[in-house]
Order: sequence, then C-alpha cells, then structure tokens
Amino acid sequence: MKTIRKVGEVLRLFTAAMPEHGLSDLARATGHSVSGTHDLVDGLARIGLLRRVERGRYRLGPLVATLNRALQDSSALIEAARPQLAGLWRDYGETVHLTVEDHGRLLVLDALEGTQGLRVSREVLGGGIALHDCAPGRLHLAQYSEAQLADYIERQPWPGTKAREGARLRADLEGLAQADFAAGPPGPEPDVICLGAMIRDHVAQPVAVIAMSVPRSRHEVQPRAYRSLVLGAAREISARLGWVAGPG
Amino acid sequence: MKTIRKVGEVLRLFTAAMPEHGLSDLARATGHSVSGTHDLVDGLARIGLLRRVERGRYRLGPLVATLNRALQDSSALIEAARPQLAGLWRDYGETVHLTVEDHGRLLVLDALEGTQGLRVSREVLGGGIALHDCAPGRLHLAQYSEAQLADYIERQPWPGTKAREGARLRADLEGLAQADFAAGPPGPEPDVICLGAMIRDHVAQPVAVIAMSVPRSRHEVQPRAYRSLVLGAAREISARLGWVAGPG
DNA sequence: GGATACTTTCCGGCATTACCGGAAAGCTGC
DNA sequence: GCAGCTTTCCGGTAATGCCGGAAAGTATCC
Repeated sequence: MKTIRKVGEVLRLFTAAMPEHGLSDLARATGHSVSGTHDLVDGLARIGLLRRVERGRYRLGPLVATLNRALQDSSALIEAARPQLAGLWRDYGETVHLTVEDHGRLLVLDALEGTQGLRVSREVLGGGIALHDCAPGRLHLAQYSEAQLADYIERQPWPGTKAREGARLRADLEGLAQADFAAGPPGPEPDVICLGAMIRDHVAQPVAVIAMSVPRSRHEVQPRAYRSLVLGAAREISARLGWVAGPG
Repeated sequence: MKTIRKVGEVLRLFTAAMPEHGLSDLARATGHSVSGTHDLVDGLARIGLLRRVERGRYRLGPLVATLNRALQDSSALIEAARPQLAGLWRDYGETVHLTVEDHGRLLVLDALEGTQGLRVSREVLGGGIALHDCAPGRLHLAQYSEAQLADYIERQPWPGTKAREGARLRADLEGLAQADFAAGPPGPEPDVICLGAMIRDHVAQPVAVIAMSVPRSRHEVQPRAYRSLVLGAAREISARLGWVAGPG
C-alpha cells in the first residue's frame, strides 16, 4: 500500500528535535510534490494523526496520544491487576487469568499457570473459547444489553432450537450482573472449576475479569473461600482503577 | 484521502478495552471486505502503526509509542526547560526563549516576554528569522557539519559573493561549538542583545538553545553577568536531561 | 484420516482514487 | 505595487486500492 508507506514516511519526520514541519519541508524530505504532500498531510490532519498549527505548518496530532493511551491503558490494566494476580498465584499456587471481552469472544490479557503437581493449564481459557462456555465469559455476557445478547445467541451454532438454549443462557446470566461473580466448569472440562470476578473502573464500568481455575477436587473442600479470594482480588484491582464501593 | 480515512477508522478500533482485533472483526466493524481490510492492516503493520501478534490478529504497533514519545519528548523538553526559563524571567524580567533548529530555520518551542517597561518583544526570534541572523541560530549552525554549512550558505540570498559572506559566517562560528555560547543583535535590531546557550542531552548531543534578549543599554552594564546567567541556566537544564559535565 | 466450516492469505482485473501540474491565493520584504 | 516564495485548490490522468474468488491454514467433528 503505497499511500500507507507514505503515511509512515511523513509521520517519522516528526521527532522531539523536530516537532513541527512546514509543507515544503515535508515534500522535500519525502521527494514528493508539494500539492501531493499537501493532500496527504491534510488527510492526516483530518483523522488526527497530525494537526495544523498555522498556515502550512504541522505537528503530531491528538490521535497519537489517544492511540498511545490505548496502548498504555491496556498495559496499565495489566499493571494494575498484576499484583493481585501474582498474589493469588503465589499464595495459592492456582492458575489465574485476566480477561476482557472482544467481539463475542474471550481475550486473555495476562495469565499465570498454577505451580502444584495437579494444575489447570493456562490454555484452558485460550483458543477463542466461547463466552457462554466459561465463567469469565458469562460475566462479560451479563453486561450485554438485550439486543447484544440476542445477537450473540443468534450467532451460536447450537443444535436444537436456539430459543431453548437462549432461554437457558438467560437463566444462567440472571443475577450475575449484580453479584459480579460466576463459577463453573470451562468448556468440556467437568473436573475444573473456573471462578471469575468482575473488575470495574473509576466510573463503575466493567472492564475486565480476574479468574482463578482450580481442580474440582480442591474447590470442593472450601468453595466459599475461593469465591471470597477472587472477589476480594477484583475489588482491590477496581479500587486501584478508581472505583469506589457504593452503599449496595 | 479515502485510504487515510480508513486508516483512522481502523486505528480507532484499538482501545484499552479492545487492544487486539482479528481481521474479520475489523472488516465487519468498518464495513469493508476482508481482503481489502487485510491489505490495509498489513500495510499498517509494515509501517509499524499496527503489529500482527498471531495469524490474523493485530494490536497497536511500535510507531504509536515512537510518535507519542516524540509528542511527549517535545513536551518533555519544554517541561525540563520551563523552571529555568521561568526563573530567569521572574528574577530578571527579561524576554527568554527556548529554540530548536528546524531545516535551516529557528523554531521557538517556548517564550516568555519581559516584564519591564522597556522590553524586547517575544517576536524578535519569530517569523522564521534566519539562523545566521541571531545568536541562538548561530549556535545551531555551529553544530552543522561542513557539508551542511556549505549547503546552508549556498541557499542564502546574499548580495555580493557568497564566498565572501560564507567566509565571514565561518569566522563568526569559529569557537562557538566549544563555548556553547553566542551573543549579538538579532536581525536588524542594533539596540537588542540576544544571548544564547546550548542545551545538551544525556549523550551530550545539542538539542535546544535557551536565549535571553535584553535591551543593549541594560546589557552594557554587566555583560559577563548575563553570560553566566544564560550558561548556568543551560547547564541546569542539560543536567536535568541527563548530561554530565566532562573534565573539559 | 477425511470432511466440514470458518478464517486468513494471496493475486490479478478493474473502478476508484491519489497524485500532480498549474493557477489562484496568501504572505513577506523591498 | 511588485517580486519571490509558500500554500491552497482543483480537475485530468495514471497509478493504486479494492475486492472477488481461489488457495492455504486451522480447528472441530465423525
């Protein structure tokens, strides 16, 4: 894509030492015509990668900061969650994940595999597992609007009637949005229990799920303790992101 | 530019909550064909605005961080210099500038105009003043290689022979590179003295010039004091940028 | 292992767009 | 007011982007 190559050429001319460039400077530096370069930088200014600071002079624009914030924030979310993930992993030796929802699928941002002899694989939430097939995914689905959920159900390759499966899923999701917690076997793994708790940001928006996956045999011994651990870790992370617990 | 508009569309889909996207997700979200979207994201990956993390999945790429660093660093340079600029301005009430060199011209990154009744305008270093016409500019020229200087001289619209003017300029620049200081009237302003000192970074590279502009009548009273002030401010800023004074 | 289903990758033809020349406009200096 | 330079604007044309469809890759199911 020649145009995109030119975009790269032009953007790279903006450095800390040379934060501002005139039009003819850019044309000369890239070897293109002035009017062609004008069309290009005007286009970049329209999308926000550049901004025009005075007649014919340009600097890097707000989209750069926005994209970098997205880059940093996703890193920031991982950084914010890391202490609790590492804490659970160190103290309990179980497999832990940090997940977000991405177009109807689960995306793992961070994962630490358990250290005990009998452990759950970190891949248990990998490979594009369907949201409804795991506790973190059901928590994400619990945040969906009715329209989003209907669309999700419509796109599932279910045998039998979708209406029935959909009703069953809706029943499953009932209450999860408020409890901010879900637990159950992931996918076709009856001997694993995966517990997930919702992480919220400074405006109480759900942003991610922290999950712990445990062999059922260990979970059965003290299931309420596991629930408290995971919920507690999620609250600590949410607090770090600016969430303030309400009266509820 | 339709391609650039698409670039903006696609890049904006990458957020902290959705840092990774598959190809068909991007195509669906933008309404373009899968193969067309593939061409586009492949192009963006080649220039570094995106990066391919696994087959058909993309995240924001290193050029975003690089451009943001350029955005931040130019801000960082202004931030690093601001205390000294503000200090000189507050303590002495004279006009101060922070400048960089930009394709054979002086670029003002920051400026504070003097507060006394008789003051030098902040515009004195504005309007694309030629480098050789002011002290900060001559300091920038002093860092030029012989080839760069020859080219600069060649491009000057001087009456009379360029050889003569060029020789005169070279004589002017002699020693500035080592002294890291220059002073003199800017442009056609015999009643103003502009003093400039070079700011260096952590690898001793010249990055900017701090300049103070003073009515000649005040400069004449204690010229060496002004020189020390400006050089001292430059050293403090350089130290903040990681420069370590050598034995020289 | 083969079939199925889906996504991604690749490639060439064609419609669309980017590119540029040149005119008009803007700005500065004399 | 003129000269010299840069930027802005616009339309014609050549180059490129866009996409359809085939091939390749991957995962799941039987």
